[in-house]
Amino acid sequence: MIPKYWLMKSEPDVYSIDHLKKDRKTLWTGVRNYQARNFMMTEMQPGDAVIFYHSNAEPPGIAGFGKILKTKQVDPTQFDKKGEYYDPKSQPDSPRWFCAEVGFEAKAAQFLSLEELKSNPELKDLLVLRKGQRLSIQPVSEAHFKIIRELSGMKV
DNA sequence: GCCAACGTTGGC
DNA sequence: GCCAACGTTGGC
Repeated sequence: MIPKYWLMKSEPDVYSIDHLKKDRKTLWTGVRNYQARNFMMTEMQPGDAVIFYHSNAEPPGIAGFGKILKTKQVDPTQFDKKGEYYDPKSQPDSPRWFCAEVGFEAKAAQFLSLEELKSNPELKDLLVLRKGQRLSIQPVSEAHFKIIRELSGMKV
């Protein structure tokens, strides 16, 4: 199996790398975008590497690393009538939204800000740097992953 | 708080 | 199936 690499965005006010460190693992619930859902349903494999990105943060950037533990998990928040992720069109016998379970690996030895990512010419094609790129889960190439690991002060 | 970019919705 | 209106994302 070819290892794959993903960048997953989270707003640290909602769920940060420190939350994941404490929880050790989490269900990546609340994704309501079909492209991102499809990654978690069909593209991801257990063991894939995760780059944990803090969006809507001061500063935004890469805060840590994780691993995909499970894929194709039914997102329970779609059935929670009182929750903000409730989807009235989804039925328990044919759920619409699926998620992955993400395990904690490490906090970045050095936080890697969006500004630093942008300033590195080797990362110029990284999707998260593309203007208007709002997708909350993005595939990352092996080459980019290795560069990001090094810049974060991690063993590759 | 602003706003560009993009995804979704719904009238036709 | 088109596309205008609307809602959301997320950097700044």
